[in-house]
Amino acid sequence: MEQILPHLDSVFSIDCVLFGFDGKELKILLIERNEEPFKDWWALPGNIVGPDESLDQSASRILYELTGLRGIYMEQYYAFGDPHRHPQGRVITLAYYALIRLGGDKELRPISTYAKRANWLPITDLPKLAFDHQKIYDKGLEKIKRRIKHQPIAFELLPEKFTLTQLQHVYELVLGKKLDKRNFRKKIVSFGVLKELDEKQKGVSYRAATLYRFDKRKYAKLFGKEISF
Amino acid sequence: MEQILPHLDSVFSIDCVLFGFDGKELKILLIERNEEPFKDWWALPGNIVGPDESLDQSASRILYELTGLRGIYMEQYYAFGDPHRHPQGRVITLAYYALIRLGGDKELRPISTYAKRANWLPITDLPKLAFDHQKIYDKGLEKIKRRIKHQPIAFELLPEKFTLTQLQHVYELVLGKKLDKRNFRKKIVSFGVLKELDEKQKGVSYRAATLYRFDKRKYAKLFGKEISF
DNA sequence: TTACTTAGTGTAAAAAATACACACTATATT
DNA sequence: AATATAGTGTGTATTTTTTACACTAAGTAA
Repeated sequence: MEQILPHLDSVFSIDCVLFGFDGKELKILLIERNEEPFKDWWALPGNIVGPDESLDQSASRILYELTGLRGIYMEQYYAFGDPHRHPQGRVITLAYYALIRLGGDKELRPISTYAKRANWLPITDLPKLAFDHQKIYDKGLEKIKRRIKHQPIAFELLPEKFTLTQLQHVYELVLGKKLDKRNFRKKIVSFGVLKELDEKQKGVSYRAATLYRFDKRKYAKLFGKEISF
Repeated sequence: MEQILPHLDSVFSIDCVLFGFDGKELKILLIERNEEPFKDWWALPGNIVGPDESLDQSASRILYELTGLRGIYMEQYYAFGDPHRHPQGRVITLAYYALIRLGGDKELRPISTYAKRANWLPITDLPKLAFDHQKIYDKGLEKIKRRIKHQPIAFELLPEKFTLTQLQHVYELVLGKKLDKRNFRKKIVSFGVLKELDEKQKGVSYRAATLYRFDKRKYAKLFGKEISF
């Protein structure tokens, strides 16, 4: 019913679960709150949706303000709107996740005002979270677990050039289980969306692995949108 | 960012894609609008979220008000919030879908005030829809296509006792393709979540088929939540 | 009794998933 | 130069799953 537009107090926010991978661990970005309620608690970064922004634009802006990153794959996945989720009033929040390759060059730009600090914390050892943010995170993880099996999102967590072992590592972390090396390589290569490069890994003290690149064009041609990793 | 609660004008609504199955066709419930904007257009039924309702509660209430039905499987699947999706102001809407067995006993209760009438229309022949409702519907169909492959939602569209042919028919309609009878039966029976009854179909002018029932307990024990139809 | 309509059933072939172990190669160490 | 170390890279056999395919059985209607 959309023909009446009553004047209502309702606040609409976006919270982001930013998954980051540094080559070793899967982490998420959390901020330490500097204000009540939940002062000193860790929370998911988020913000209010602006009046003239689309939801996706808003999510991108928030990510940019918090990390300085642009062009990151973000996806809306659920709305949380329990009337009592925020102690001070009704706030409906939309959850987005993003996948980010950490380390290397770029540092996070200092976080905006409302937090003491921001940190990437490993998902294996998360603190208690403010509001219903644990629930939001849980659902986000569940979502990418499902999605990584059918869509090429793993590459978003890796540098442009990566080894098959690194790729397998990402799958293992997200899915939370070990995979067989030979079967994994057989399958992933058989899709034909990886381009084997003439380059090798550098700076390792053992046999250097071959580097690969995800071939977006080929992927789009072959599958449109779907695949089964 | 949830510690500040500015006074903002924003309207938050829920729109429902109600899929119904009458034994023959897959339909959705549409209302014919009686007010501007989009007067005389067909639109998805929806309403404003009340100040003290959870989102799921709100969706259930809206469904009840429109159809008189309770206890229906409903699921939130996406938020639509383009700043210009509603010509008169910012309205963010949450889309829910529901699956409903039509025909038989219950009639729809008369629709509340804001519509001229409501109708179940076959999805194969939908009119132009108001607002961005075509997009909302498209995404909803996509969603149940995906979900019917992994979760036992097909049964929501069928009476409690059903034949395997009816079940196959639902899958074919949702997925939009023909399935092989023998393979379908083999697979669906092999999951062990159907209970074969001692009853047969009645009132048909040909050999009556055996009736089955979906066994929720067994399903829960076997799979928790997942399956692959 | 016959015609009609849908129910119900099995098998063989192909494809996909799984389980499993060792030799190779680059570097670092002595 | 020889050796230790650590991760790379590869093949095959078995099992499971998916696919393709056509006829007989049972009940109703005329």
